[in-house]
Amino acid sequence: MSTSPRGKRTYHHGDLRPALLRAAAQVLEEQGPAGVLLREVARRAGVSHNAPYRHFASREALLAAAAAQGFEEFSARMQAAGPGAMAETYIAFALEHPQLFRLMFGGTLKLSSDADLSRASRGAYEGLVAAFRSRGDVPDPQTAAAAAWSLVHGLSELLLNGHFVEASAGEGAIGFARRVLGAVRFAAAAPPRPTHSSE
Amino acid sequence: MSTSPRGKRTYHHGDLRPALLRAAAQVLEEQGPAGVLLREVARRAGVSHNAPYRHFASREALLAAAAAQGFEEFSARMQAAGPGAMAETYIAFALEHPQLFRLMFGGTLKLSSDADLSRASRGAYEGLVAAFRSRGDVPDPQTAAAAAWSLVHGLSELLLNGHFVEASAGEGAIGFARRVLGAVRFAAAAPPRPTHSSE
DNA sequence: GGTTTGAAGTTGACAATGACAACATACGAT
DNA sequence: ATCGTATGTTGTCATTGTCAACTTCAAACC
Repeated sequence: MSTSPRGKRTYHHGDLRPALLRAAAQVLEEQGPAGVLLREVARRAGVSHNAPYRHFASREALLAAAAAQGFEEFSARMQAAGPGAMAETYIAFALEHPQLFRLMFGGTLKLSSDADLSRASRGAYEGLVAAFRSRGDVPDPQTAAAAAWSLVHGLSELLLNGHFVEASAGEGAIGFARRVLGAVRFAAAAPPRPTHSSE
Repeated sequence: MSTSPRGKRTYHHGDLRPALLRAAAQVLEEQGPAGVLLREVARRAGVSHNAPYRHFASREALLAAAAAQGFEEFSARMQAAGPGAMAETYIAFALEHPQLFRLMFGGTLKLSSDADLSRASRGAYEGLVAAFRSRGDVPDPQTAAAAAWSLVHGLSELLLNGHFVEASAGEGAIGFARRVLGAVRFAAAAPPRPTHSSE
């Protein structure tokens, strides 16, 4: 298991931190956040049960690092998608990595605890806000961004947890998501003013 | 601790199941779902560490029961609120019982596993759909309901997890929520087809 | 009224886990 | 070549979920 640069077994793994993160990501998707046991991750990385403590202060720190890594991949994909495809990219990410998504947004980790995690999370959000602001056709970009983020996030989570299994019966999750997203328009901030609306 | 009908200590608790659920709810809000330990719950109920097994098959079954109870209270409050105040009631519930809310919608429990939980969850959803349908001014009630549910749910969770701490700086969570909700309109379902569409 | 029976609680045990301490190894600077 | 220190290892401990065997007690039955 401990595949270093060469196949030779060395006392020191040589590349353990990334290996642990890979193993953790694997266990995470298989078993969910609660199944990510420090010892199991160490087992898969081919090291002793205490080796992870050289790279992570605790089980929670390992989970936080995995979540931070998830946020980075998430941010990258969102940025690459561009403003028009962000919603579907968001939902696709959630459906592809359901457990990682739960870990990232489940609220189990406090964002304030881990600096990397906090930064990664904020980066993802600001990327979305910037995209909405650059569109220019929305009166209150910040509010609209918050609404869009909420809508897409809620839709992702409810889909993930099976709350729309029958509602999305014939068309599949993505098709259902498109339909739901299409039913929403963003307007100006003030409630009683029905001005123009954009996609 | 074991306060039965009278204060007298009996070998049999006499009212243990509800007592365990109360204790579990208490620990849940204090420590989060991961902190709900079978032994700790038993401790608070004043019984031995194995007494809970007479009423719940496992730790997960206890959590499922707590979640189901949460869904019932949630449904009741939503129903009592009426169509106009459902969104704020939803968010208020999430803010009042953040950990219970996470347990209910966190996806840790599989809804298919526990019958009561599944039924309670579905009940809450159908109540919302019915409310939207009875309004009558929405072309596609089911899609609109799904969108509204997603929006409000996502907003709740993102608020809970602190992703809007700075965006909602001056006005507080509820005020911010009102502003975000006010920025959204519901329209017909199909984007490319301006005619009416059926579910 | 006395007996019995079974649900509700208890004590005891076991493997697994997260975390700490002490020890071993090997890479890189000197 | 030596030596220090980051990196892994073995050993240990309290805690947890769960299983098994034992107790208590209240209600059903004769």
